[in-house]
Amino acid sequence: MSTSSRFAVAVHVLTLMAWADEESLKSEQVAESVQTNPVVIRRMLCELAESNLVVSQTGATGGSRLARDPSQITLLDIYHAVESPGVFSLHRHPPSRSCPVGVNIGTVLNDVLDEVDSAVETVLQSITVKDVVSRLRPCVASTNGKRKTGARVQMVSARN
Amino acid sequence: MSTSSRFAVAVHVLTLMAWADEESLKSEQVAESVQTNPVVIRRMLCELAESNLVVSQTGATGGSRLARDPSQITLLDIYHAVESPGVFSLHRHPPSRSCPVGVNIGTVLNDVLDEVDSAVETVLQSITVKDVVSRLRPCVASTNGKRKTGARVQMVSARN
DNA sequence: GTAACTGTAACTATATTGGTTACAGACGAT
DNA sequence: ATCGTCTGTAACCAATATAGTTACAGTTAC
Repeated sequence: MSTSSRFAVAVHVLTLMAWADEESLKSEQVAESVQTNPVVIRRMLCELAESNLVVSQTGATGGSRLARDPSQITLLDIYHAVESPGVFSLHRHPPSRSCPVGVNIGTVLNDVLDEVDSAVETVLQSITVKDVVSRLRPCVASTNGKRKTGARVQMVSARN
Repeated sequence: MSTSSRFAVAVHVLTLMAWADEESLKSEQVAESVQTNPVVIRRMLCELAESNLVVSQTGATGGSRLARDPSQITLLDIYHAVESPGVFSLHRHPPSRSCPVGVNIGTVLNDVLDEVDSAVETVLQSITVKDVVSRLRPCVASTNGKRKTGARVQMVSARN
């Protein structure tokens, strides 16, 4: 549904920074991990900085790091920072005002969509960047194991 | 986030048909209520028919009606019929295979996104087209009341 | 002062959605 | 049987959103 991978990339970026601990990362390093252009990353970092999730420093030896502890950043914070609000949209153009359903469907739909949004936000609020790092660690361990035996680990974007 | 109003329109369409009871509706009537082009509606009706939510008949006196009772059609059915699956997408291009975070973030993200999708589906499964009609009825009553006093009811697409 | 960064503008490419015209095929009415 | 009225569907255009790219001004450590 969502044609955007902004949320996924933003979680990736903040996870990298949590992984790097206190060390600040350059946009080029992040871009290398995400496999995209450094400008794309810097644009996103600006949005994350506006939401006070990261702090960046200009100049030589500059870069970005988390603005606070990974345990204090939820996926909901990230979602709000980089995605436009609402899982679904209403009609582009308002429906007919001379049809009893058309006039009122928006009210009912808004209630429904609010329920959906609340459900999503509850899930995202319950997961922190620290949690993501914790979930990541065993994967990394097993990846390393497989590497030793020569197996290839390829990420498949099953959702796209 | 979602740049698509397909879900909202589909709910609108099926609600109209539930409202019309057994009477079958022509794509032009539906388009009038949704305020769009009949072809847009017919395209959507084809998708809804493929998911066995509506049945259509060609020829003169043709049209479409619900395939089963409104109480037996959930918003989840509609969601599956007209939207691509998954609230969020993963990265467009797979991340770096030489970065421990990049290699494994997809696995962790998939788990998270599955949790999100499950939450959305739980909400949508709990609401039927019949429920939407029930929620709509008091609105229609109050709209009629306001109409009598000359007040204007205008639908505002606050989410767009 | 210089080299190495970030912040940001400007442009392009690509994909999705929605809107429109056009027309073949189905089917009831006469 | 044919005629009018529908659906199903292809083909095309417009609008929008995202991502990728180049370029450059401003900042900072050395």
